[in-house]
Parts: sequence; structure tokens; C-alpha cells
Amino acid sequence: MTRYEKEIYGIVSNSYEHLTAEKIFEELKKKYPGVVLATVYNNLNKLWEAGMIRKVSVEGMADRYDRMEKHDHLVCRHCGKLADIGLEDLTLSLKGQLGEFFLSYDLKVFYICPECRERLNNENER
Amino acid sequence: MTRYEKEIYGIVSNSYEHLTAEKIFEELKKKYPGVVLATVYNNLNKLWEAGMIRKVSVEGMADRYDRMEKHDHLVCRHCGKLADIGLEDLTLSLKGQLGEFFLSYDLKVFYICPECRERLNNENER
DNA sequence: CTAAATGCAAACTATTTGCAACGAT
DNA sequence: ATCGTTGCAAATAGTTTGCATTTAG
Repeated sequence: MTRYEKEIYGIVSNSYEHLTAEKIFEELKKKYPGVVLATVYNNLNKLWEAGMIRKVSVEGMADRYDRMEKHDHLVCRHCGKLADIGLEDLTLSLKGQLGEFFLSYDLKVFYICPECRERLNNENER
Repeated sequence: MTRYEKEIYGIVSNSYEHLTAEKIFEELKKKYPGVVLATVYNNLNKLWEAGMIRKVSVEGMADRYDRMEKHDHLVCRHCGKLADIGLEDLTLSLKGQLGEFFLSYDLKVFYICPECRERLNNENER
């Protein structure tokens, strides 16, 4: 594992935010000002292919990177922000339905986040 | 509803494939050779925002457009192809866990599709 | 010493936007 | 006459690639 790979893995897997490549790049630059964005992308892809980090894709937004630890995502339909949520594990049920062909799953739940809800309420009251 | 909107809605909602904007564009051109890709994107977005079609986003691939009818997706981790699958409906369970804030959910199941499985097997036997 | 990792710039893909012309009410 | 729709070209965002250079085992 190279310097950057290790560093990027650390950033992604220790964060509870859902960082874009750009954010990770900014973070990494604090310690290694010389690093370029392409290197970040290359390492993110390597880590993803090695199954060490997750990539989270939501229509219209840049991909986010996330720690592996099992959890699902809430996605605000208003502002696009992600939040973690631990829902019932579907693995067994899916394995039952699909057999050994099952690899993994990705469950996203759409909602309106508390901040957006509040904002919308305020706008309506006026 | 405009000509193109209607046409595009028809293409997407009558197809069991998971079409990209590009494919829809090609389809539409057969009937309306003058249409441009930007118009397709604009109409797809309008339809999506109106809740009339789905947009399916998988990391690294162009977005796919799909009919609304409730179903989940199998995604091949090898070739990226999508397939429909009807899994147990999670709506009630999620509403129970999240309350009225719940809007909808998106469940993708990753696997290796039959074609890729076969291809991989053949390669191994050699 | 060698192979892999990095920097850099350029390429590329998917998608969106601004604006002028057009078309339907 | 007006307002939304379209064509067009250009812009943008996100991401990948090729190649020369550097770095690490």
C-alpha cells in the first residue's frame, strides 16, 4: 500500500461524512500539497475495486465514498444530503431468493431531511 | 404534454430495457430525425421531476431511465447490465421505521449475470 | 533494478445551459 | 402576442488516460 492509498483509505474509512473525490482531495492536500486530483481518483478506484471502500452513486450528484461497515443510506430528495441508517439486514433474505449468485446489495431510502423539512415549513407559514 | 415529451414517455414506460439517454435519442430519431440530444435530456428530466419515469444510477455508468412500475434491480458487477426483479416490498417496514418522512426507496442487488457466469466458467476450464 | 505510483495535461463522457428561432394556443 | 419548446453550440462537471518522471521495495 502506497502513501496516498493509505492516506485516502484513512480519510474515507474514518469519516462518517459522505465525501466526494474533490473533498478527499482537499483533505489530502492539507498534508500533501503536491497531490493531484487524478491520483485521488486513481486510488479511490483501486480501493473500491479491492473492496476496501464503498462508492455511493445518486442520480445527478458526484459519487461519494464511504467506509465499508454495513449500513444503508438516507438521501434527502431536497438537498441531496446523505445520512447513515441501519436497517434490517436483507442479506439472508436475498441469498434465499437468489442463491449463491448474490453478491451484495445497496439500499437507499429517500426522504426529506429535518433541515429541509423545517425550511419548507417556515416558507409555508409566511 | 409536448410531442417529444409524450414520445419519450412512451419509449421509456413501454420498455423493459434500461435505456440510456443516448439509446432513447436513437430510438426517437427514427421517427423524428431532427431531434437533438439536449431535448431528450431536458424531457427526461421533466418527466423524472414529474414522477413519471425513474432514473437509475449505478456508479460509473450513464444513468438509465425506467418505467415507474414497482420493481427492484439486479446489477451485474461484471458487465453492468441491469435486470428487473420483484423482491418483497419494503415500504411498510420502512414507513414503520421512518414515519411519514419516508418517500420511496431504491434497492439494487449486485450479482454476476448468467452470461458472465458462463463466460467466466469457460475461461476457467481452459 | 524493476515495477508500480505519481504528476500533469489532455481527453473524454455525460449532462446542462443560454439563447435565438419556432410553434401552439 | 405570448409562453413554453426546440435546435444548436458551447459550457460544465466528473472522471479517466497516456506518458514522462519519481518512488518504493
